[in-house]
Amino acid sequence: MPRALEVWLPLPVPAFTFLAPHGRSEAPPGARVVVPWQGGVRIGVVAEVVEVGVAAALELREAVACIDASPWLLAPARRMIKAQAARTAAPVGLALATMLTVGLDVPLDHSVRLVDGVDAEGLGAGADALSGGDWHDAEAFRPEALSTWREHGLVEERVRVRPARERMLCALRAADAELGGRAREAQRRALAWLEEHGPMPSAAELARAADVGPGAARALVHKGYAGYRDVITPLPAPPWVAATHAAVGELASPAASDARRSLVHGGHRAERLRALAREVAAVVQARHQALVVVPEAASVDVVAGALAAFVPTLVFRAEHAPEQRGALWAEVARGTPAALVGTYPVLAAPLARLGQVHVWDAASPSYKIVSGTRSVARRDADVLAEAAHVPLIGYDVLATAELRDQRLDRVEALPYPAPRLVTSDLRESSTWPLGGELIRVLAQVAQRGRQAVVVVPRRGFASGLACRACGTPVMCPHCDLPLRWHAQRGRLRCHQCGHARPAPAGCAHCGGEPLAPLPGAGTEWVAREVERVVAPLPVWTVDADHRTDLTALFDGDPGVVVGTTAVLRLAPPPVLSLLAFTLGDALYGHEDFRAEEQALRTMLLAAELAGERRPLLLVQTFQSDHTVWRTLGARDVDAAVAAFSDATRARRARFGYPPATQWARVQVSHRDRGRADAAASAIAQTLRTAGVPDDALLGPVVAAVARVRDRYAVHVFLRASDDLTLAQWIERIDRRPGDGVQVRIDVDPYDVDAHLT
DNA sequence: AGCACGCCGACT
DNA sequence: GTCGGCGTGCTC
Repeated sequence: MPRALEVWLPLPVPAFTFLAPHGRSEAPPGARVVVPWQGGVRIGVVAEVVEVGVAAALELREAVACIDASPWLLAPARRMIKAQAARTAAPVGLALATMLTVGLDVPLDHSVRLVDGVDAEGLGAGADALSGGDWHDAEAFRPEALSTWREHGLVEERVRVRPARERMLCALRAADAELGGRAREAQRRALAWLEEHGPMPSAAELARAADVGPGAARALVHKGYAGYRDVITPLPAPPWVAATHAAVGELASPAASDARRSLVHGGHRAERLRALAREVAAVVQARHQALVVVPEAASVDVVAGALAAFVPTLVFRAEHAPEQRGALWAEVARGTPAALVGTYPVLAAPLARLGQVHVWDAASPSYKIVSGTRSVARRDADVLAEAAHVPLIGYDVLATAELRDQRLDRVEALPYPAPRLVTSDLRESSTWPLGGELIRVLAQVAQRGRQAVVVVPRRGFASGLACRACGTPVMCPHCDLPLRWHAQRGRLRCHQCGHARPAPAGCAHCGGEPLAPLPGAGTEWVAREVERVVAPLPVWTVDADHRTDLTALFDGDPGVVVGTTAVLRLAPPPVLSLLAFTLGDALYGHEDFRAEEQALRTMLLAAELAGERRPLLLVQTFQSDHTVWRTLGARDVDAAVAAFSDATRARRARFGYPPATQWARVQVSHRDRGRADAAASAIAQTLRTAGVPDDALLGPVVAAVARVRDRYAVHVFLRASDDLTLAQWIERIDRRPGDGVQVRIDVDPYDVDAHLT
């Protein structure tokens, strides 16, 4: 039986089959291969080697060449990607593109030569250069011609990753009699330096390094002793990190848990970091590698900085250049005992001696990947650990229903430091957006020269501008949303599609009446009000629109930070005495079955912003008896949180929400509202006919914001007892019904009402 | 995803 | 008339 390669390409396509490259019987699973694709070539990954029939083999095309001798994507990561594709009902190539972000778009050196005994004559125009049997740069030939020669088995091809090159000043010729004499001493010194230390980026830098005048270096170039050449850039050093001062404190003796799946929850962030460090230190001491996945880029520094105090620590960062990621991949593939910290793409790293997988802030909604397969990376980490037969340990401030549902073998519950919570009832307040109590405590902060953080539910000045007379808000022309008012820039902006315009002089609806800000206060508005209260203390703003220098804050200077929930990811300010929320209700106000649980989690994380201090936590709310505030304000917080958690779990099970069931959201959209509706109904009907029970199908229901970017969205929800059943149902959906209808599917949706892009 | 093709609306 | 937007189909 002929053997062939199943190849995954980083494209939304299924696996494709190719014969092994000419003259090779096969390529190792996990290795990168170059394959013919749409007239050109592309890099893919060998998923497996399969047997094919003789007849089938005749139909297949040959892979061009194999790049790696050893796997670029290890077996556990391949299992993870395959499982992700199955779970999200997506083509496997999309899962590959989502998870493997390193090494698939590298520049290649591609060469060809004639197969022994083939005559260049018969190859047609452009082939004369091929004669002689030497290797030639493939770029010299037309892709179509190359493709034909390949199909007829006339050429052999070789592909290597092209090393990065730079133009550098190199020594070209040894010093000779011409360079003699006292006057040329500086030139001789510069040349000797260059010969000893290697190429330099410029003559000026050579002069500085060799401690000669710039003229001497230039003279070397002029006379031909030195010149600019393309030099192969050495691979950058792997991204090792140094320990930060955000100390975790003393580490009790390192100890690795042997439970398959554990959860460490509650306590304070520093305690959870210590628990993580204990495990990681033990694993690295045993000469293994620990993989630590974190939900967002900001946590990489916090976690890696803490671990680096105990073990060699590598990081994966989104901003790293491709070469640096390559260096990281190479380092971990060597099996170097270390911790590797990063966001979800680290899950594909080829850790040769993986000993444990850690999921930091495991309940963070940021694990939901917003593009590609839209997988939840926490679940991918779980599959990876299982496939690699290593323990999985999750850490979070709150044991959410989903975290508790993962067949845990070990749970470590740390006691919460009791927050000093005060709720301030907005129904009894006459001022806005700062109520009387908040104004009072802010004034105290100013008086005592302390620090405060004020969290606001949106950025900008106000949620919109509306007519004073008729109340009509200025809407986005492309979305069913009011344009947000950014007073500092004097512009209205759509937070959904980015449309921006200056504020109109008057109301377009009732004819020129003046406009006023809507009451939904944003960071700009709140910052202005806070300034009035705390002047002359500085007020810093932190949100997506403001990149404020916070050095003074971290130096301990008095002042107030006003920001969106992004401030909760800051390091603890040193003398924080107040943490306030201008509208606590915003945390659970949106339509989402996870909203309440996430609101409580956000508040528990907020309490940790204080470091080891216990600042006042003041929440302005219209519902001071809401379960989130009652839980946080309870005398016994641990018991209250446990009770909240049990109730949440029971309620989710009773009403058929995750994790009791698996959900998928089918988003149908069209520029025309009626057609979006009709297409969604057709999908619901198809599913019913296919035998999906009525109670497993919800909708169609129009999205909360009906139109975004000129498209109307309608949702159909599916729920099943397990992933597999859900995926089988999804397979029945026609994803390309035509007529301008878009169908997008989100398995395990997190923001139930968001428009998918 | 990228690319080629084909269809209708707004312009030199 | 044809330019170019978007929608559709295909890739071993």
